[in-house]
Amino acid sequence: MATKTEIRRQELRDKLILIAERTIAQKGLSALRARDLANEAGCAVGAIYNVFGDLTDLTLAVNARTFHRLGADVAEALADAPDDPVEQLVVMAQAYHQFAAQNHLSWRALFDIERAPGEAAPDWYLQEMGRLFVYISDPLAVIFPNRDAEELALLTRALFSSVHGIVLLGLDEASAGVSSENIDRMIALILRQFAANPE
Amino acid sequence: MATKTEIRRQELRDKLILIAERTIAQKGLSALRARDLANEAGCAVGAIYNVFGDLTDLTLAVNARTFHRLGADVAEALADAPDDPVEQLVVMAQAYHQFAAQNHLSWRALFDIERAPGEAAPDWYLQEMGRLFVYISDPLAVIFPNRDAEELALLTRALFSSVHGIVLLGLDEASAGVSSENIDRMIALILRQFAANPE
DNA sequence: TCTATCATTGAACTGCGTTCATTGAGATGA
DNA sequence: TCATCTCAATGAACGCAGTTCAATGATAGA
Repeated sequence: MATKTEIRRQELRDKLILIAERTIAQKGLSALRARDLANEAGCAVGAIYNVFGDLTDLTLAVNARTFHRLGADVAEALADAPDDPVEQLVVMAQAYHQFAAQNHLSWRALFDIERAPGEAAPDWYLQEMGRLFVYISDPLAVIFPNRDAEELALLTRALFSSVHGIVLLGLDEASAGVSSENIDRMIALILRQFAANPE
Repeated sequence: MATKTEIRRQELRDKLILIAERTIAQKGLSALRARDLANEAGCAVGAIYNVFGDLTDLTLAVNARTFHRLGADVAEALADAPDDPVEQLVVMAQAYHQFAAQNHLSWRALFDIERAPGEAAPDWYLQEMGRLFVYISDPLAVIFPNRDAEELALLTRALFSSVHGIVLLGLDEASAGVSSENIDRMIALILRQFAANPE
């Protein structure tokens, strides 16, 4: 039962996510304000807390969508990639870069979110992460056929982290950012040099 | 002139930096509070603003010290490193990791600080960064004698960013952190594999 | 239609960084 | 030494966040 109420709550939930998504994309996570949100959604500030525990919960909902779009972009790039496993890694990493560049503030919100100490990341986060890792470990297994599963898992994580670091510091304008072209060159340099002459 | 006052201001400045440094190291940047600071320093809240423009300025002063300690640690590790340039890279990267792990919250504060959009990083930041980059580019030039200066600069930045990414995600407990030993293994994997068989 | 229930509301609360009128200490000249 | 001026130090008050909760109003069942 309680259909009327439940429908309204669901609609408010969706509306808030869309507004928060737009706000974060355009002005960044730090511009997300409860009162502005309520204004735009045409509801009371308190209503937000009927639907989300707090603003962090709302941000997590936005981040889930962002992460999902990111995963889809990488998957699409992989689908169009050549057969060569090294090139697949390069294409995916550059797709990751492109997504981060074109959705900079939303992408930053994935990592800038305040997390209670000791609390684990939500399930969807680990799942999307795992999805990305599989994209990486598959070509890696072809490139390094002699490494065991544990080493491959470590390599996978290491490569993802490396590309993430290159994109993160490259897009950080404050510390003398790097041109988009040079970020792609760094990614290609690292991955090609890394995958050259496997044992 | 104004000796009495200037001395007091300098003493307060130093005292505030020490207190903020301890607070950040023990409880993180987000636990830095103006009123607590004033309490511990035995001064009024307003006094903080006679000495620092705002709390971000104070945090920058703490970060400058942290960054300097980081540079010193890496330099010390390099001094004790073997002659082999690849091993030098590994030793430095693991020193970077060790510093980040042992000074986790202080190290996070280096990057978590809120920066006004469009504002460049302060000079000391770029200088310390450049210092770290020289440590990396020197061994790289030995490993890759055929690359020109621009490529070496890109490689340097790429390697630093990669190691930074590995440490950053590895130390992030929320996303299923990695053991200290495995972080070192990832660093060694990436760097050794990267430097193997240069053209 | 009436009423008990529960969702919704927004003023109020808390806690933060920052400001500024007031206070008081220190420097200067007689 | 004392009077006076200058400017540093003070902390109550301000503005602005997120969040709460007593009062209100809508909903659903009889």
